[in-house]
Amino acid sequence: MKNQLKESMVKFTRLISAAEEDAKERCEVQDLTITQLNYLEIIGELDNPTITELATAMGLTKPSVTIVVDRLIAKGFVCKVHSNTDKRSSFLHLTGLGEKINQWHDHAHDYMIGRIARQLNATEVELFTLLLNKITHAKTQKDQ
Amino acid sequence: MKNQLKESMVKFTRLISAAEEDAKERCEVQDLTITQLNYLEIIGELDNPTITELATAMGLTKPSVTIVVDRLIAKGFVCKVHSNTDKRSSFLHLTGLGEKINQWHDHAHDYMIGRIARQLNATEVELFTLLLNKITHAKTQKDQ
DNA sequence: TTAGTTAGTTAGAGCAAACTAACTAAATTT
DNA sequence: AAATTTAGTTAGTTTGCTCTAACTAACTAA
Repeated sequence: MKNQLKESMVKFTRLISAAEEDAKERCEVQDLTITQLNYLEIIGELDNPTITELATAMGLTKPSVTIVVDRLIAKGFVCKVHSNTDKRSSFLHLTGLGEKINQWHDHAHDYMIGRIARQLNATEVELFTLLLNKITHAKTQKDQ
Repeated sequence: MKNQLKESMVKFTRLISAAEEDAKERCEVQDLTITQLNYLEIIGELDNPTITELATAMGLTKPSVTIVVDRLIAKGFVCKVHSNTDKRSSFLHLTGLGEKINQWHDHAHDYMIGRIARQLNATEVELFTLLLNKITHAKTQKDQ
């Protein structure tokens, strides 16, 4: 029944949200704002971007990004590595601490996987994986 | 395989996040901050709370909540209904516009359900629903 | 070599959201 | 009736994130 699917989906997404909240708390994320957490995530994804690249990726101006990055550096989550080829620019690296904080996302996933493993038996897990795979491997609506 | 499950889970949660982002954009949420969106959601959940109830639920002070709610009223997303029994207090109601904005969450769910329906056949949908149900119906880890 | 561009910072402003302190007005308790 | 509590607002401050404008230093091209 479609309503049943919807209901379970809603619960499932809430579980994920809750797991993410929980993971954030456990990662000693206390003295980071949502914005700063977001910066860390994107720096991680972009793999050592420059200020300009980060600003472009986030759709913000360079001065704005400079200020937030300076705060992240002051707090020890990020460091700058000077470019050899261009003395004006540096690459932003996550520090060990920054990497660690950035793993809160993984923790949330681990929690969900743990839950699935606890609630389903081996055959069901395999089946669920297969179905998830089918759902997620498809092209997005936009692509079609 | 466990890694396969993790991989699909990560993709699935990203799909949900993307769907939520998308839904927010489609709901003309432009002139609302994340905070304000959050206030609307909680006002909806609490079902016409007073300022005091809202502040308690959010763990914020009453003056802070007053200010944000005033902005939401100014923008036409919320209105106050005076209490008959206590002339000091009012109940916060979502306006039609507020309700509409608040549905962005549902839109995200609908998108996911649409995707599932497109990628799976009827039998698979039923199976997926069943498994989701099993996963989500369990008590949380904390309760155990 | 000079002119123009690019990377990044600094200065100064604005806005949203949080706080404390102090208040008004209504309700409740003694 | 007086004192206390409660609901909510107002005033003023702080912090974080964003912007534009103006700048320096370094690179590039004419």
